[in-house]
Amino acid sequence: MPAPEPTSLDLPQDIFLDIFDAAPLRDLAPGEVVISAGEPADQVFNIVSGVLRVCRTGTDGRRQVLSFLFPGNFVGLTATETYFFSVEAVTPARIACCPRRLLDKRLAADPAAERAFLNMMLRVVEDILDVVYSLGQRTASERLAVFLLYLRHWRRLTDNLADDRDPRLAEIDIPMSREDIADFLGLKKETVSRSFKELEAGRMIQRRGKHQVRVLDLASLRDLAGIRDFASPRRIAQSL
Amino acid sequence: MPAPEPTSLDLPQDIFLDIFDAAPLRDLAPGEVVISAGEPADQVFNIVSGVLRVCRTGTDGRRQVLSFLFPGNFVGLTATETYFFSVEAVTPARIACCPRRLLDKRLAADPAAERAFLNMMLRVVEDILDVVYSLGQRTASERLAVFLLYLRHWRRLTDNLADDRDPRLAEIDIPMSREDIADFLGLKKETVSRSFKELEAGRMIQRRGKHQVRVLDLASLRDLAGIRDFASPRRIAQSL
DNA sequence: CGGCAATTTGATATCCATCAATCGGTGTGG
DNA sequence: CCACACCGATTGATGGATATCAAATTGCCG
Repeated sequence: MPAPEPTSLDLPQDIFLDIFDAAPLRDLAPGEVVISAGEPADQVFNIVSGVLRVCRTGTDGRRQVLSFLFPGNFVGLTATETYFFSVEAVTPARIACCPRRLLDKRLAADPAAERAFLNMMLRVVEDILDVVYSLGQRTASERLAVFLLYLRHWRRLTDNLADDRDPRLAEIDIPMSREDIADFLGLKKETVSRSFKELEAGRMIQRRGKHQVRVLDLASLRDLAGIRDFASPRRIAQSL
Repeated sequence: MPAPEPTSLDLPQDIFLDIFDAAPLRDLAPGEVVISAGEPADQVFNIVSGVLRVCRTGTDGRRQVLSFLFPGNFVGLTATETYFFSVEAVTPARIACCPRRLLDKRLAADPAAERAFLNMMLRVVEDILDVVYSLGQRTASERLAVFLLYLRHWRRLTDNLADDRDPRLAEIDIPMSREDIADFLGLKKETVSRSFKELEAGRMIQRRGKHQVRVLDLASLRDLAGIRDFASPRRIAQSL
């Protein structure tokens, strides 16, 4: 069977992001807070570099990481007057900040931009529904497999690696802590550790320090993750 | 695609729904399939009456109910060319069917309609993120408490009961099977049964047959559900 | 009234959480 | 340069919540 052509990784044109072209930048240290839940939702952000996390923390302290944010990602628009989530830097990061009403004006003035924004929202919904399926139906190590492929996917996008078999993609960087991963996957940090061990025992990955793994058997990893059951591969073919 | 909020109680109308004014109706028997995953996504739907479920089923048979759909809800738009979920009737139901390009034209022609649609998408995202928090952080009986309040909320909207303390709201109808509930909450049907028993033992509810419960202690139920940690109450104050 | 399917209930198994050391890297100061 | 301390990660032992397997029971529909 012939190898697939390296697919070009053109991101969908999120043209509304041009509101950030002249926006002020802000540099963040790890752990620094960008958005606190409950604040007035009057700003929107675009990630320039680094990794952030979006969290919801219950009154009893339970925390769910709703999403990690990577370069190019947009965050901040809500249907309500206030944010209902927090956003914090995981790594040193740089973000562009823009008043919400500038986005409103941009979308109101340009149907194409509004259409692009709507399209992004549809993609966001599909991605979250993948997360819902994982949390509801998958086991601990299946969730971790999905997560590793998700990191690999973002590495591929940010480094713009067209070829899925690019050797650089064998190394997956894991910028966040085990606890961040646990709170994203609905697990505890000890379970995340044990799941890493399990994937290593199954010779799918090899741990290289705390913040990197080498993928030994991508096919098995994809199989365990059940990547065929995902919505995203329809959009981002071969990318997971 | 999951439940938007039709807004009988307060919020601005989802004006784009007028595309369904002249749309053909379709009556559904319980279990009847409206959308099959993988089909071309060329139609959109509006629920007129009854309850439907949105599912994703893995290749190994695991099923996640992504959302239930109630009267006024919209479903069918995707970022991809094909649906990545299935939609089936839970109860006898009636839906309005509209070609997707009609929605596209409506949104393209009227910025106000597009704005309304975008707003619905934002509400959808917030609702799904509530589900993510539940699946990731809550216990079985907490999830069930959330679910019962969610059904109560929909009863309130569809029957247009302005007063949160309306005595009719003491009875919650449960149109779907225990298995549907289980697949929505990321549990098994036996666990759902046991969680019902637990809420009953805690004198929060009283089971009245398989498809109805009486709420005995709304405050405790809300407390168990941790309703303060939700995004939705900000939009639909006091409604949960 | 009878039969079937859904639900409930019961007994046991599994997976993940919890609690408790230990390990290992990183940075600091002697 | 090395000893030490610290913090996140790993590993180990145990417990608890939910899944699984297996009856009873309910209630619904003919």
